[in-house]
Order: sequence, then C-alpha cells, then structure tokens
Amino acid sequence: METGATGEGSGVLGETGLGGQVRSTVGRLYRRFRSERPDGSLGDTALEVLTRLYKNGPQTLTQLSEHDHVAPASMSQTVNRLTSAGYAVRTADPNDGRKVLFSPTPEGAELARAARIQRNAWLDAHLQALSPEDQNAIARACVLLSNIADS
Amino acid sequence: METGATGEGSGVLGETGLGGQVRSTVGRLYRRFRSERPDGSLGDTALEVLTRLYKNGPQTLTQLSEHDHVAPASMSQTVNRLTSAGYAVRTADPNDGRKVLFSPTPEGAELARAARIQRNAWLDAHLQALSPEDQNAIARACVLLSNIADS
DNA sequence: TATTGTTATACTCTATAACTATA
DNA sequence: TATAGTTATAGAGTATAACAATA
Repeated sequence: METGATGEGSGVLGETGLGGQVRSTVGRLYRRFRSERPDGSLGDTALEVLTRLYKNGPQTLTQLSEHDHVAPASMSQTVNRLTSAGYAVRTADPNDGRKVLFSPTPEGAELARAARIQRNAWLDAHLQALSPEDQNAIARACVLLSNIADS
Repeated sequence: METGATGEGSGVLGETGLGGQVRSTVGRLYRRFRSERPDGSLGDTALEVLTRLYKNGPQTLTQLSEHDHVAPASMSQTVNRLTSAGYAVRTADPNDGRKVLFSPTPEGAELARAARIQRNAWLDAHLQALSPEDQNAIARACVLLSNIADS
C-alpha cells in the first residue's frame, strides 16, 4: 500500500498520517455499523440520542446538539423523529420558559436498553476475541479520541 | 456517569460495554469530522473514495462498494458525484464489458492530495500533542478496528 | 442464468436561513 | 438584544427495487 504516487516523504505523520488512519478507520467503522442496522428501526443518530437521554436523564436541545457537534436545528429534527415515534417527550422547563427538556418514554427506555445490546452484539463478540492488551489499547484510544472530539 | 438507571451489573463489557464505547466514540468523531468540512467541498464519503482511487489505482464499482460495506447502487451514486464534478472518469474494462474502471482525473488527484492534508490538519495537531504511548495505542486500535470493519 | 452496473424512489442526517417565543 | 427552539428547504449518503447489458 502507499505505493508512492507522489514520492514525497515517508514519515509516519506525513502522507499516511495517523490522522488519516483515524479518519479512514472511523469512516469505515461508522458505515459498517450502519450496515448492521435492523430494518425499520431508528437510525444511529436518533438511537444514540435516545440512549443518552436514558442514561443521563432529561436534557435540553442545546445540550444535546453541543454534545454531538451538530447545529441545534439538526438536533431538533432528530428529536422530532423520536417524539413522532413515541420514544421521547417534550417537557417545559419550569425555571426558563425558553427551554425544553427531552425525556424518554417507557417505550423509549425499553428500546434504548434492548437496541443497545442488540446492536453491539457483533462488535462485542469481535472485541472479546482480542487479547486483554488489545482491548486495553482500544479502550485507551476511545478515551483519547473522545477527548479530541470534545475539543 | 452511568448512574445506574437499571441497576443490573457493572461489568466492563456489560451495560457500558467496550462495544458501546467504540460505537459512541466513532459516531461522535465522525460527526466532528463532518463539522470541520470546508463549505462547498466534497462530502467525506466521496473524498475518501477519490483518495482511494488516487492511492490504489483504478477500481471497479464492486470493489469500491465492498470495501466500504455499502450497496453497489449507493456507491454508484457516490462516484456519480465525483464524475459530475470532474474529479473522476469511467473507463471500460477491456477484458470484461460489464466492468467499469474508475480513475481520478488530474484535478481529482490534486484535490485528493490537498484535501487530505487540509482536512487532517486539526486532527493531526491534536494527535501530535499526545505522548508516544498514547499515539501507539491509537495506531494499534486503528489496525484492530479496521480488521473488525472488514470481517 | 449469473454478474455488473445504473436509475428511480425514499429515508436519515445534516446545514443554513428565517421565524417565534421567552429572558 | 440575546437566548432557545422550530420550521422550511436543500444536499450528502444510504437502501431497496427494477432495469439493461454483458458473460
């Protein structure tokens, strides 16, 4: 690979940089996740938002949109898909009339629990087949890359 | 975090499994990458395909779609965006009339080189600030996760 | 018949712009 | 004015189904 179509340098962080590897790996894994999605179910983004509401409790639109680095208008449409499907509800914030708190319905909570296990099944199976050292490397990378995503 | 909305177990690979961490990290990084995209440019998928053509040489539609785990019809539309924009061309396979080989144009090759450096700039900057051990963990995780994406 | 690729159609996800309502 | 959220519209990316052309 990297057969040198340009011939400029061979540093690890140059043409084949670690950043490029991360991007490529992330993109391919992301599409692989999507290809595993059961038919007729929520998309990955909507399910992740629902899971976050389930795990961390009610949150405002701004909190959700900032966490995912998407525009508020984008997140508004994502939560619309959740509320339309009956998996989440809007509640007015008693202290600030401008804010809206989103919470999972009982159906949404159940879906969050079930879908997460279901969707992670094949991934967890592969991860558990790795050595403890390899698992640690991945766990470490997740923490580091998650911090970068927040920066 | 993980304040125990369910109260069932606390194993590392249970409710908060490594698979879930990987999924969450990948999803957030993917969206973060997208938010860094310069306006009016190619999307991430199209650019990655173009980069692959540039690096690995002409490939058929089936090769491209299998590499990314997307349907052939999906990849057909992605390469259509590339050819419409003048960054790639179709060539008939001389040995098999059913096959079509996609190659970058000179403009596409130039874009692949420039865009890759440009888009990875902020990511590389963050990665280079990490310790060598942390960088190694990420590089190792990329190899391992890329293998899983291929499985 | 099987393989390769394309087009038609629909859905998810995201963005920007313009808007309403509350502070 | 500033902040929080929504709706309208557009584009990228993906899927399935139906199709054409070649092997």
